[in-house]
Amino acid sequence: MSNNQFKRGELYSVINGMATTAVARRLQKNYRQAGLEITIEQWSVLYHLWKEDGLSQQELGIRTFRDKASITRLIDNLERLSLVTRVASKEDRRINLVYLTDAAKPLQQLTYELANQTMNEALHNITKEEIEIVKNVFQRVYDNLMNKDLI
Amino acid sequence: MSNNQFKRGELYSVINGMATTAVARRLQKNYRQAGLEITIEQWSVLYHLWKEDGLSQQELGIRTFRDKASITRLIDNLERLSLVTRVASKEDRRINLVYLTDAAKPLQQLTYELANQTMNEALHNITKEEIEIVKNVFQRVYDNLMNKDLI
DNA sequence: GACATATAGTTAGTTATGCAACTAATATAA
DNA sequence: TTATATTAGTTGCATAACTAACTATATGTC
Repeated sequence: MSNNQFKRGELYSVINGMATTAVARRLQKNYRQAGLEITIEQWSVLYHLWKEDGLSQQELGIRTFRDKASITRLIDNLERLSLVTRVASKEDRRINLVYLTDAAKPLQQLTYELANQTMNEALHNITKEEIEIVKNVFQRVYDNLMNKDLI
Repeated sequence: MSNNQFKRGELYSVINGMATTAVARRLQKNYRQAGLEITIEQWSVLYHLWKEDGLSQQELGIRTFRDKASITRLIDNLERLSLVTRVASKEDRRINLVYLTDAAKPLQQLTYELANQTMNEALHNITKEEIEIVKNVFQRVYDNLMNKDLI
């Protein structure tokens, strides 16, 4: 039993540090080298807005796995960079809808290419089957922990 | 091709946000509920010192996948909590060796139990084979990106 | 309509991250 | 041995994370 547990502990340190950090750093580095002055956290917000513009901050938090305070500041910074604007919802004035500006639109193609290039570097020699298993395991890890919160 | 690339992009967001964050949050929450006033980042340093006491800051950075500035501040905070002390190496006075204090030692058992409990929650219904695949994929992702730096 | 409750977002405070520029000590080379 | 390069660690600056307390709006109940 303790043997099994120790392996799980090791997995934790792997999840938390190694690959995640390495991919994030590489992507950030590739952005910088291309002259893109955005962080990967900012990019992760833009990524979801390119898929669907005009999301609420709440919804952006859900999709990017961040709490609302983090989203507030990410949007603050993106607004300061003139990449998004907040628009109060007419139906519910508590809600801010976040829209891309014209300045943000040209970034989409370049960031996609750099993200794909980074993932190609990261996933070199890793099979589609392995990727599917990792995605599936992560989804189940997430569900395991989130369901617990509802009990 | 674009189809394949899109899936890889999705994997990135999974790696960067979902499972990692969920596990880290859960572990932090479990520590807090047990009255442990340390962060998981601080724990990750203690974890390696429990395995081998008296590591240099450099070595701690390598083992925890952090740069030296981050280690400097983590050790600052751990020193302020009286959990570790810096001792200048006698062979090479540039080097700080980091040692656990007596106050840190009782934490080991409790943090191990909480980490194991957290991993058991997170990895519920996930098989050993799947865990091995995830670890293996992460090691190869890390190697893919790190080898590139040496070229 | 009035009061309690829930929801969306902001702010304050603390910790952590990365990069770049810096100091101090050691190693290398002329 | 002196000049140069490398290494270990620190500090300043900007961004980002989480929690908890807060404001403002909306909803539900009596």
